Amino acid sequence: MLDGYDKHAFEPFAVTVDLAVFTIREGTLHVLLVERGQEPYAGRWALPGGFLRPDESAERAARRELGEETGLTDVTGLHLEQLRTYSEPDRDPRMRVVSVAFAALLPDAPEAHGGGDAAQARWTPYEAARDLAFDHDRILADARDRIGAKLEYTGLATAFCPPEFTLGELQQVYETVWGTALDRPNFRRKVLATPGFVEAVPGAARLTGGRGKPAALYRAGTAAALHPPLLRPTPEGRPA
Amino acid sequence: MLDGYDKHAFEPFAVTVDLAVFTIREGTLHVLLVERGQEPYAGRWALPGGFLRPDESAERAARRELGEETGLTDVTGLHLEQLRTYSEPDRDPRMRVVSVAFAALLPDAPEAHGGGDAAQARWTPYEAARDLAFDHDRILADARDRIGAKLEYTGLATAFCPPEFTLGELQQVYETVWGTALDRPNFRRKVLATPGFVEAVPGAARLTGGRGKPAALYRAGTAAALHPPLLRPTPEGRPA
DNA sequence: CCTTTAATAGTCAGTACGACTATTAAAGGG
DNA sequence: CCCTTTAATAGTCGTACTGACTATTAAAGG
Repeated sequence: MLDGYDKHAFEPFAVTVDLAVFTIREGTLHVLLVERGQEPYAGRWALPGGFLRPDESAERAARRELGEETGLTDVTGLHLEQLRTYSEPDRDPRMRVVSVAFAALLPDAPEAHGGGDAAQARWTPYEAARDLAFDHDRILADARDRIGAKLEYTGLATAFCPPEFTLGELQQVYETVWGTALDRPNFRRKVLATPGFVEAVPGAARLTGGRGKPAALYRAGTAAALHPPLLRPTPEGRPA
Repeated sequence: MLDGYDKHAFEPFAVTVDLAVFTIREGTLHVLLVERGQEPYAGRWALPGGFLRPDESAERAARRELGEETGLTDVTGLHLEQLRTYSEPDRDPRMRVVSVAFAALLPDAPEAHGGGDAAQARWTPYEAARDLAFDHDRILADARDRIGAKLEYTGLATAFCPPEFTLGELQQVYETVWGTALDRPNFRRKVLATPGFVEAVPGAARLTGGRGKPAALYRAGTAAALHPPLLRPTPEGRPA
């Protein structure tokens, strides 16, 4: 890998992290955006992020920046995963910047405020998050695609839920991210038939938020992958 | 993202690409390794890779390095995808290096030779590829996991096959990567029932390599995702 | 020409899934 | 207080899919 670093000149790069942080609010997918304080793209909205420091990994930098720019320091329950790295030479007008992008999911949505380099931070409905700075439109779209796909074959959906949740809340997550309605009894059957997806909270612990029959509570299971997966309804006239 | 680059000092990083290049030879998964010519880890085997140049993306750098270090210039049919970026501060003993790792698949296995910074290059059985330089053991393991998982829900397996292939060859890919035997009639049925996975070569084009009944030829289909997916047999006593 | 090898065809029972209907347990309004 | 509304949970039914097999076909090789 590093062979010949004394033979060929190697160029220094600025390395940043960018975060696509999702949560579900009022049944809608929301993304955390910050308003840029400086050029370029001053006044435009962008994904939170910032420069990597010499002593930290990209993962650590991502958590730090999230706290600094948005005040979200209580990131217990934060699911953070690398999306991919964006390295097109012209993606930043000033200089060569390589950015490691992350996708993150939060259960509830604590209010965010600006800080650090960000003029302000705000939860924005996904559909309204357009015309972002740099290539952030692309990063955001990639992140959303990835989340949607991972809901099918991992237990990732529980990362949108509080530690204890009802199957109705879990179904809401799927419906919101996929943008489709799901049959409730069938959803329930599949989730419970998938070992390691959720586990019932032992005590007759039931709790209601609102109207109907109180729902049983579940916790996230331990399974990394879902077998069988919870496939998205076939969009068009797919096979079946 | 880049807010405040004039407020906070930002550190320059060396950025490299590392490649886990897989092929199937004699029914075994092989990885392309290069022998390091210099310290650190001189004489040790490593994944091919090298420094990013100021005018190229990580993807371009990956293709270039593959050619330089291994002589694999005819990379038609090369499937290349980003794996993830490794950025632990101590992953290189000399300096701070952030590496964008790629997984690549090749149909046949043209012989590789050293070149550029690599003393030599060699196709190595995956099982024998241990004790690599830097954190390349980890990268290699991550790449293999990813490939195995993607075989389930994408048509990625065709990237290991020549442009036209038999279903037997395709099945070999699955069996090799997953390390499990599959029932031939059932495999056939599932592949053909999955729209967009493969398409029959129209002419009564059949061709034989060896003994038995000649097999029909297929080409890779256009589907990005497999619906339904081709799930791996459940390892232990999984549900079903 | 007969054996071996591999591809392809077909069968059958168990299971998963989508589309529904039915029941239960709470909240809320009159 | 009762009756309506709402949501959770239970159960049904027919189709599609899957895994485990058996059978047939078409070549190569001695």
